[in-house]
Amino acid sequence: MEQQNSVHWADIYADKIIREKGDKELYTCASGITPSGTVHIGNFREIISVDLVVKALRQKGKNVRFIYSWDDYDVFRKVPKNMPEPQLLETYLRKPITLVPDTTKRADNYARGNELDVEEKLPIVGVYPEYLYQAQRYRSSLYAEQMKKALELKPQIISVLNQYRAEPLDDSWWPIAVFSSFTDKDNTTILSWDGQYGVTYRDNDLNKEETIDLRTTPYAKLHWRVDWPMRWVYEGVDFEPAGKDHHSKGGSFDTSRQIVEFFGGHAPVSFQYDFISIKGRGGKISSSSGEVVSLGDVLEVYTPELTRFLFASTRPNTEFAISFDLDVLKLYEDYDNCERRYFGLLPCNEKKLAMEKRVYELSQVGDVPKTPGYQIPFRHLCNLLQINSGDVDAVIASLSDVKEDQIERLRTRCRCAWTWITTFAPEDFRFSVATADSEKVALDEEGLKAVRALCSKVASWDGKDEKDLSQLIYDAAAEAGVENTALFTATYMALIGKEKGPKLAGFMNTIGKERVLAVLSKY
RNA sequence: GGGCCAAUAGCUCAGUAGGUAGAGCAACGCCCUUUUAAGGCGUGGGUCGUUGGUUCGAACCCAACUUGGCUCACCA
Repeated sequence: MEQQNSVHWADIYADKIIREKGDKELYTCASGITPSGTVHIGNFREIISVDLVVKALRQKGKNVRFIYSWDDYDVFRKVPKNMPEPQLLETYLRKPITLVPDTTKRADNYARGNELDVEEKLPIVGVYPEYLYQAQRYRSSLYAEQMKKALELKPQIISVLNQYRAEPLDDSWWPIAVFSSFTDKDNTTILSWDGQYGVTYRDNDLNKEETIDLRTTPYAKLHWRVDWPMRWVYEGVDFEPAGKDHHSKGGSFDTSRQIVEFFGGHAPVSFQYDFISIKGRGGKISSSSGEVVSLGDVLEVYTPELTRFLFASTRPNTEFAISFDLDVLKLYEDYDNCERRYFGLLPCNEKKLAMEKRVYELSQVGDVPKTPGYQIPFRHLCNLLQINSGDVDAVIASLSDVKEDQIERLRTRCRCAWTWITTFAPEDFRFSVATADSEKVALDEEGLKAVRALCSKVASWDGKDEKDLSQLIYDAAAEAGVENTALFTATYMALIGKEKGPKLAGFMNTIGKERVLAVLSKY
């Protein structure tokens, strides 16, 4: 009957998990990635998707374990562009990424550096998985029995994999791989298995042979297509989505769902999430820093709630772009509208309301706030920040109706707005307001007349009423005998050094009479 | 070759359980006799890729097709 209430995909999947896996004491939801480079926002889609489903299951009263697997016993295949000391890293190719040094000096090793980036950011968006480190697990021989089992299952596994392979695997293939104990590299060939725990391999670089014991060796691991289903059983995974590369027919999910049966388990409930693209960062980051956009990068421009909102309001199986361009303005507006509907401040039909409410709830980092945030259009906020040279506290102080419980949220929004306007906004949106100490701008005769007339008009303004000010502006143009356009242009030049700007009356009102006069009176 | 996704207003896209087609931008108009980039209100604009089918009713479900994109058939 719960299904009746489920309108959001996260709830629908939670229902599906309960339906297909039965009533359980504990549901295990899993996600994971190989930290072989910067973990990007596309990888985050999987994490947040699982988090949303976890949240949904918990709200249905279920006990849930959310695990995140760092597949960090993988091979270092190539040196990413723009890593420090590439020639040093080069010497570590073919070793496990946990044995590669972190040349950025963030962490003990290369994999750990990439992991830390994520682990430090996830709490900001309210995501708290239990991290499982596969290198540590394999190296402590935790999976010895499972590897033995896989060796026993070799013929069945090969027959599954061969259904889709262009070049069939033959008997010389083994479900495990071995790193050389001499070099740590994976350039090895398995020669034989003794039917128990003994595996003999040859180091192809040194042409040396060695026999290892799966119960004690740190060097053996399962191949991915066997490793994944093994861990489904080991952890009892009930739900794990995956990218489209895994979910294609013949992809790793497809073979894993068959192989997992050999291990005595069943495939988890899953769905395919699509990739995400990036929009509006062209030329803004130096091309030398690469194209990768991380969760941290997104959080520079989107508040934690907005970041969750991007994913909670989008169906996971469709591609979408994370924008750093003008779409940012619209997305903040969308979020604010969603919030207003949640709090009943914006009319909305019933069907849409149910969805909007759920999206809003799922977008929150912690508990759902009792009151809406301070809703100020993003673009207006950008202008206020520019008027105040990025001084967040000054901007908040200038907004007299901000309530106590809105300040923190607003502060975060201000920081995002400032990053956006200074880093990603089109040139047209940017300005800085002159001060009494600024250099004067060269104006022609007409412009000077206009500015002087405006200055004396503004002096008689009460400093509050925008309508009055608007009238004064036109009066000034008439008095100076210049075209309105000439006055606007000259005034913008004097105030912000550009020919155009925000609507003048409101703009001057925001800047404040005193400061406007301080600038204009110099002319 | 297999699989998945998309095609809706001039543009970018919503439409997440079949019930009279939506938003933002752009355009135009108004709030404001007045030319400028913040706010608000309003107007115009779509045979929902094509053809069939199911249904009282289809953008939505089914089948086929057209066009575009991604992905697997290496590794993980």
